[in-house]
Amino acid sequence: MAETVEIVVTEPGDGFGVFTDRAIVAMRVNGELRDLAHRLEPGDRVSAVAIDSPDGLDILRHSTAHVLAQAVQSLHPQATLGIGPPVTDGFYYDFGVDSPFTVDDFGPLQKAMERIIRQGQRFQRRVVTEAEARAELADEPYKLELIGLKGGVGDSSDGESVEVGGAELTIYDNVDAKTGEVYWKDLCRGPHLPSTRMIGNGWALTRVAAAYWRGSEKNPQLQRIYGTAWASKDALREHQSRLEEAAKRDHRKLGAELDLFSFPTEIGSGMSVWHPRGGIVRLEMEQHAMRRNREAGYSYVYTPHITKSALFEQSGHLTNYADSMFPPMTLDVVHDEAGEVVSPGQDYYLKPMNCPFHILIYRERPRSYRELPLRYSEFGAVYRNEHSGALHGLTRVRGLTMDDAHLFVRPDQLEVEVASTLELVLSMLRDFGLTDFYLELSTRDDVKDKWLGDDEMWQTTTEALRRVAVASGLELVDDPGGAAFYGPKISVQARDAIGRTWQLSTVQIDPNLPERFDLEYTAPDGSRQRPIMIHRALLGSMERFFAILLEHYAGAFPAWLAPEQVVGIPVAEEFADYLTDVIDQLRARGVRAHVDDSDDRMPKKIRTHTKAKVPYLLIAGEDDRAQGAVSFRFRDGTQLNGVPVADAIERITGAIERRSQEL
RNA sequence: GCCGGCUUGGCGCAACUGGUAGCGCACCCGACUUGUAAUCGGAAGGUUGCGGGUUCAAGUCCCGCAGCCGGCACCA
Repeated sequence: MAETVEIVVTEPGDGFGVFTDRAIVAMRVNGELRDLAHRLEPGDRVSAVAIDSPDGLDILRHSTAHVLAQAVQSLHPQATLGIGPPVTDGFYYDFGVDSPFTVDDFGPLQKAMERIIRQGQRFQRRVVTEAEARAELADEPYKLELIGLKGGVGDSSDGESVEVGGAELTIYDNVDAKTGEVYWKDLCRGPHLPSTRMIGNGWALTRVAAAYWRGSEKNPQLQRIYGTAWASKDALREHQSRLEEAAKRDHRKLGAELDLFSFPTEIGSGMSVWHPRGGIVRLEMEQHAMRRNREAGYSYVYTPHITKSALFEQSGHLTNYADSMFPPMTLDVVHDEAGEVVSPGQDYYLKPMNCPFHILIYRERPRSYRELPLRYSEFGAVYRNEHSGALHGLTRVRGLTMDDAHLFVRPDQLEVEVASTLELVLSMLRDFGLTDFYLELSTRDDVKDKWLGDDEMWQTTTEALRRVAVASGLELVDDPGGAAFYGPKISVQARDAIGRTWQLSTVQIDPNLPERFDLEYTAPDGSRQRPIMIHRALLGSMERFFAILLEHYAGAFPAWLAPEQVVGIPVAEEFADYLTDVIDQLRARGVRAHVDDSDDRMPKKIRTHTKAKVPYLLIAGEDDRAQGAVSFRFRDGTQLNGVPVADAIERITGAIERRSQEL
């Protein structure tokens, strides 16, 4: 938009003088976002911020949050203010209130907001001293706390900075455009729209929730109201239909509709069972991953689901993650006749990670430098006692199967090995139909005490990862402070069919576990050296990856993954035998196919199997039989009629082999 | 784990301010079956998530628990 055009100011004035277009709601002055009312001096370089630009939408959403807060305090005078920043697609505002809001409060609140918006109140910026701010906001304990924090908070991605992030403390007054009467005020950095009227009607309140004050569970919970706001009613509608589209793809809904998996309450929260139709998809996925891994030089290993506590003590998991491990079961306790404990027995834990087991395989005998790199892979079932509120369909569960691998490498092999691992990962994700990626490099930050290992290790491994990431040619996003405590990692983020991003594979450097387990190999000079480990979760967990694919495809898997690949539908009973012969030929080629010989009539059968998202319906009637052909009907309703049987079989098996959606 | 909401046959839903559960689809049975998203008829199926309580009477009101949903916190 026009935002990029920079104008040099020649006369004193303000943004209203420079920008007359009503769609311009703010401006950048010498790089800083400002209200249009900001005083401009000759020499200032200014550019326009349109309401539908990313900056403009943030401002619109932030201003809408203010209107919400004003409405809340008009209806609930005792409510105190937390923070109210813009977020992706909308905004929220946190309130301290005695009783939580419910959606029933939305009606009155939205009415009050509409009144404020129609009234056309001006947002008026005012610089205040800390003492003035404290006096004016004496009844706002959370705001006072933020004033106290000012200076300590510099991170602009932090919601708090919306209130006090600027160089000076500012209060925005909402004033009557004609009389100047002040209706409401809020501690805020701004900028804001010139007038509440510009919020228009492209907004809605969406949900209520509790949120810990300043993001810590040690703090009280405030009541958060979420809303969405757009530059126009049409943009709002588009946003709402995107949400509806996402809801239709929800893997929990599709999982039940397509009979793929379920979560019987008898088993417990976060534990999935896989029905035959889901099981076959998962089996295809696992077999493909296994084949690719073996071609890339991975070995497959198998390890148990439980272990004595000592293993996780040595690995450090019990000290770091005991809270999210299932509690131990104590075995082999021995009592004497008097009931006294003679032997305390052993604690066994369900495993939350596979790495220590793979390490034990490595350590089973002395290793030569010639053996490295060693690549151990396993579909390892692990159990994590996730908080009940964290559980979510297949994407956050308590029992999961990791497509896990651990590589033991010499330091001189590290970079090459990371590069080939990344290559394998991306290639395999493409096999599954994901094609739009970017990388994230998680590194250590300056926080002391959090990180293990010396600076040199961090520097060399981080640099190696960065070189590999850059060489991939993919977009690279830095994630400072996101590393595990023992080493940096690269993660692959994938965008799905409707533009959502998911963190998938991770490649993580770990010098720590080899240290803890005293792993060694014998170098060419006969000395004992320590290998480095690379943790590589290819698809993450099979459960989560399955869920992501299910949503990506909206249930319409490509033929190689589809639970049922072909269903034969005779036009009438008479043609069932002819079709059965065709379907039998497909089955002989390994295609999952059957003839629907039920009593339903043909259109009903088409409806049934189209809803089940079967990729290929083969239809045969008199015309087809007469010419030794079949007719295709695809999921989108298109047809391909009169295809000779041999052709049809080749095209179907070919599409399956190519892992293609296209025939 | 925290806050709020929800929970009615397999699935999707209905039952006014409390008056003793109804519909569609699916399942089962019967008939029907000629070209691309629902043939017709019939039968069966629920002590309304679980446990307490209030009431002459509870799917509806109250309490506890469980599960799910939306957030927050957490996510090796």
